[in-house]
Amino acid sequence: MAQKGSRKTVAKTPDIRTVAALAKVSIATVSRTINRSPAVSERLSKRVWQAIEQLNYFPNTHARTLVSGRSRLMGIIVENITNPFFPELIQSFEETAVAHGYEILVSSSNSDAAILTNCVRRMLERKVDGVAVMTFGEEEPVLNELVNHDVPMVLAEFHLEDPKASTILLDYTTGIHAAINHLVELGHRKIAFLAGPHKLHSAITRENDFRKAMQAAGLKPKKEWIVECDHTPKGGVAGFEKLKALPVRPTAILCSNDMTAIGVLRAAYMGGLHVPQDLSVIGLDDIDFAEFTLPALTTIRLSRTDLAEAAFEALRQQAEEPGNANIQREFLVSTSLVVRGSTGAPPSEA
Amino acid sequence: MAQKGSRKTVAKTPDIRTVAALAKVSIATVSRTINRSPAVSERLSKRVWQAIEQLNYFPNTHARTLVSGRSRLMGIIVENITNPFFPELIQSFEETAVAHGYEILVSSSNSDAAILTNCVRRMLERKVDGVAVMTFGEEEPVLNELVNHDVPMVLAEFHLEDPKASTILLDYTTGIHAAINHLVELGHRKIAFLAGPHKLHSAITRENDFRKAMQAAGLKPKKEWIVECDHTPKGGVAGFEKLKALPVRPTAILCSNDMTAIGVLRAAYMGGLHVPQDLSVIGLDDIDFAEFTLPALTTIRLSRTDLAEAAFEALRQQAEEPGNANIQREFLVSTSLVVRGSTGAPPSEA
DNA sequence: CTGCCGAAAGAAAGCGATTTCGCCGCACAG
DNA sequence: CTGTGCGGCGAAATCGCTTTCTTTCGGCAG
Repeated sequence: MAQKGSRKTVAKTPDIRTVAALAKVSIATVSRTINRSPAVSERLSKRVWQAIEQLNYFPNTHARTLVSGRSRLMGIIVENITNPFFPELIQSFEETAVAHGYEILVSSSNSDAAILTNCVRRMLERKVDGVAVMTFGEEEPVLNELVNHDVPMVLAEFHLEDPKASTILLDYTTGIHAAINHLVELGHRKIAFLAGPHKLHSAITRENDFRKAMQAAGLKPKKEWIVECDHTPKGGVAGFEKLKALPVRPTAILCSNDMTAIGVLRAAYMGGLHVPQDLSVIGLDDIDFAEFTLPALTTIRLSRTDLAEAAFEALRQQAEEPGNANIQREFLVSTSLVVRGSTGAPPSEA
Repeated sequence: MAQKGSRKTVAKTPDIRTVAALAKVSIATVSRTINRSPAVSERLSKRVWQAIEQLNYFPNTHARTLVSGRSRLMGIIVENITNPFFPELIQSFEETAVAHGYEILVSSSNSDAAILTNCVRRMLERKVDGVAVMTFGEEEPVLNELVNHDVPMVLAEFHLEDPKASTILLDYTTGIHAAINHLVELGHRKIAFLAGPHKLHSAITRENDFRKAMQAAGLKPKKEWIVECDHTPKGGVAGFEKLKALPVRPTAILCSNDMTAIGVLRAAYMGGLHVPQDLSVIGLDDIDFAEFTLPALTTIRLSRTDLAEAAFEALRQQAEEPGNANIQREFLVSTSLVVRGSTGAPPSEA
């Protein structure tokens, strides 16, 4: 109201037009310069870059996306962002994305189908170039919308029959076999498994691999030594209590993830059991924290970096080389055992 | 190549035009309907919504942003995403944002100015409506670019002289006083403080509050009992070692954050000290993990939810009510003591 | 000297929405 | 019966880019 002229004097962010005017070329040339098209002569290109620097100009991503159809945004949906495994995964995914000139959109589904549906919808609205679905869960029906919109996807441990979907297989076998062998070598025979919730693919796969590894070691776990938990410390506590109530107790517990193992560590401590003297505990994931539990956790490492890079690469290929029929559609991420302080020889038979 | 006609038969995502055609109205009416403008009659509105449902249409955010100038994107920059405090903060921030129809862009600066500059630039390119700077660090110079582009900002514990910047003050005083009183009541006199890196505002504030609280309790901490660490478990270990080497050792340690406290717990365990019998430890943040350390950590709670909600609200006000002069520019988030198992009476003088 | 070709640069047509402006028709007053 | 006002709707401009289509111009063969 007061100052009529003020609007004109505001230094609004520079336009592609502003650059063109300053460099005395057309906006087409500016666009070509920015996109490093070879069709622009060195002479003009230099002038344009100079103008860009001078104005501190950067292109408007939304305008770009609108016309080109590509947003340079990648979505990543994780199961539960408060499990440290996932922030570490996101961190790596972001670094890789940024290195390739992409931005990421993060969502946490909390294993809730309604929330997941909402995430998917929002990602579609933002026109992501691809989505990494790192939920390990029973999400297929919801993902149909992504399939319908032809959005590249990459799933962990799940194969989707769609030309735009890639799969990352996690080779738990190696790590779990190593873990069981480690325990057997220490003298353990009575080994329990705290499984993850059966609605997660990862939980099922891990449990099956446990069974196979036991069999390979010539051991047959009692049915009641395999108990389903929920991948949280609380779940670990609950699982431990169940095992403790059994007439014959295991001397070692392999957990479906580190959070569960942390719960077991806590429950054992409360119950007066010493780890590893009275009980050996092994986790899975090797989150950063595993090094700082008491005692430090022996665990099966699953590299977040490898997983994130594989996921991003799968999406990038699908997004940038849509014509290419030789795209890599399957990726493998391996696991390995990290021995720390939570495993030791079983207590002598008393 | 094979099927020429295939392109035409592909069901591309519906347009606002598609909707308009189906509902037999103009695209202007469709737009008004979507934006709930009162200028459209009930009769038409109903027809339009029906068409929208039928086509499963949703508007293109980029086109919207381009013309309206508002992206409904909020940026959040955190210090270090692998410190569990931050994922929990991001989680709350996202929930609040989504509830208000916004999306979030996450970046982790890792306390590196170059990375931070890059984050800021990327957020600018994506035309965020605001940025929550939750780095607690010495970032002022870099933020100038945001100021220059008139982007609303909210900073934690730092006051920026800019009409678009809001501040969230953290009232550590209450929590830290309670912690010191708690220790004093248990009988402690020799209380140490493991400070955070001095480049962080939060670390300085916390340290000052510690000094004040000690003074208020009639205690004077020795200079060598205040040692600077780096807010990680490793830092906690290092800090503990320094205190242990002292001729007169403290009987209680207050840590600048929970990660540090976790390091202390580990170092004490390795050094054969029992917590809380031989040493009391208090953290700050109350990350989810604090409940599962051995022993469970007594700590000063700083609510991530409160912080996130305040941050979002600050940004929302700035973004949505630019004319309003009565915008709330300062927010206060409080702290409180949570007593668990890591504090107890000091060992009797030996 | 004329004509043709190709490279380099500009003009202009969208991308999919929002929003201003103006038109139409109806109700109401004169 | 005609003039006025206003609510509801559509036409068209616009946001900042990419990309196709044209135009221009220099060089070289005929």
